[in-house]
Amino acid sequence: MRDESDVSLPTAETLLDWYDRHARTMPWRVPPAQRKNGVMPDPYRVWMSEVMLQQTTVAAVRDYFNKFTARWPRVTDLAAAEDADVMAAWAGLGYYARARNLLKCARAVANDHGGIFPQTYAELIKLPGIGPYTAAAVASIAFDEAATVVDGNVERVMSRIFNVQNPLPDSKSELTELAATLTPTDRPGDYAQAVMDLGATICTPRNPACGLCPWRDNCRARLFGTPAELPHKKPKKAKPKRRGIAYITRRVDGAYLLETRPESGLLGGMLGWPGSEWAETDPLPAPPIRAEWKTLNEEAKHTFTHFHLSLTVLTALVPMERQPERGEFVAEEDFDPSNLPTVMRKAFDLTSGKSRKS
DNA sequence: AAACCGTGGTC
DNA sequence: TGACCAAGGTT
Repeated sequence: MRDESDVSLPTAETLLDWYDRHARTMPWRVPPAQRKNGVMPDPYRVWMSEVMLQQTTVAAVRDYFNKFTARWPRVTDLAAAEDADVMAAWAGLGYYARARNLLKCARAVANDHGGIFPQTYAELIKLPGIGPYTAAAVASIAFDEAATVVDGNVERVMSRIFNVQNPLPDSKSELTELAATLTPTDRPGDYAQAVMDLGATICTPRNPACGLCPWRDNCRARLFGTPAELPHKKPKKAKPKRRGIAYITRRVDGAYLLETRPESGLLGGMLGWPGSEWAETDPLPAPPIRAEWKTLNEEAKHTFTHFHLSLTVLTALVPMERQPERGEFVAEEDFDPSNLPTVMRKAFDLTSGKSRKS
């Protein structure tokens, strides 16, 4: 071959043949053998899994998916759930706007669509929390629409197959167009899952297993470039360091003082310890109740998407009659640290340590 | 359009 | 150990 123009285009048939032999088993997935016998996946479960999988690994999602579908088997069950129960169940999975939009979407399907999921990309993308990726995933996997899914895997595979040098996110639209040229009308759902499986298991970010790739003879980066270096990405901003104070208050009957955070913004709608603002400057004390505070020796360290946080944890024991200025007491038997977002659980975990200073 | 929004695993 | 990474969406 002289140059990239001599390299033949990859075919969906080749990838689907690989997928038929190597598809991974997942709780929300109908295996290709069953799918070819006409077994269709439940759109509710496809949607649920795809929302959970946004920016999240399969390993992290599995238990949450099983928990949610066991507790809320149908979209109408989820639509009828209490907000606080859904947020508590989502705790630890991150990107909590997904949980808020999950509920909004379930209620929209229940109220505006008779409890039946819309079946086209054009209708799905109108729903809360469903963007271009999720609409294409649900439309193709659950309804056999020839929609093109473009996630991080697909971007990586396409950038290598076509040896795209333009960095992300500038190249996003170009990669989307390239991906669309390969999308088949036959078995589009299996094809979508196949490309993502390929990216997850063969065409990995580091050390891609090009020798095992069903598209190895169609990959311009493998034949003429350096696949492991693709896709190029524009540099990201450095994360600043912020600090804050969290107040963990115990009442003598064992209740904990917690507050539900505002609907929007960081950890929106989640339960947490009352505290100061989180800023790059020294935090101003903001005790939620009058008490004698003890400062824990160790700080809770946590990294969010766009900043590092160091949280000073103050604890106190208060009498029954003391009224808080913020938050509400949660009875000991109703308190479960696994219902807290991770940074709040980290702060709580420090209180079980023995050493503290006055 | 760029910023915001979590977490755990990996090297 | 710190930076990168993952089946993105919203504002």
